[in-house]
Amino acid sequence: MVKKTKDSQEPLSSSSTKTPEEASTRRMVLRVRQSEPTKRLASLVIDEEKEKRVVSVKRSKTKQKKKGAKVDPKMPKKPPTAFFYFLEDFRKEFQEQNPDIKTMRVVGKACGEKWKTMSYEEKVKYYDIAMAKRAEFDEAMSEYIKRKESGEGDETEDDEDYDI
DNA sequence: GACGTGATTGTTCTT
DNA sequence: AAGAACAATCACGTC
Repeated sequence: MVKKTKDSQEPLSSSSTKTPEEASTRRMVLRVRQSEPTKRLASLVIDEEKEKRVVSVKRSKTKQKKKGAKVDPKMPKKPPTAFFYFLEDFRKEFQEQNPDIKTMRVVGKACGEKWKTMSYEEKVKYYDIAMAKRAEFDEAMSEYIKRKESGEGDETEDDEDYDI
């Protein structure tokens, strides 16, 4: 039932193009763009990141949860990956089927297991979302850096309320 | 009362 | 090339 017909192998030659290979190519483009801005950002953030990483060394057991993230609230955070989007959807369904299970640990475990069993096509849609998000993230990052260069001194202390 | 922990995989960056 | 780090979520534990 893998139905690994040619459809799976080379179906996207026409439109979607979500195969890992093509994804890699696309990644390259993003990487190039990020390389430029990241370089500059790296110089600025290197110090802060270094400290954070050093402190995060404890990641042996707990890798997430670093308190220093609030240093730059304007800095775009890494967008969730395809798996996370799937997790979000999976979590809802999982809760419905297993209302007793509330801990995310169980859900995450079950989700991970299912994720591996999922077919590429099924994951493709999630990958697509993740890619779009990353593109947006890249743009946001560029703008963020630009703003940083333009006016490092935040002139607006208060958060800019994008109130309509 | 508040924060951190834990678990999952994916993407990105760093060295 | 390979590893390290971090992304979201949410109940529970600890202080």
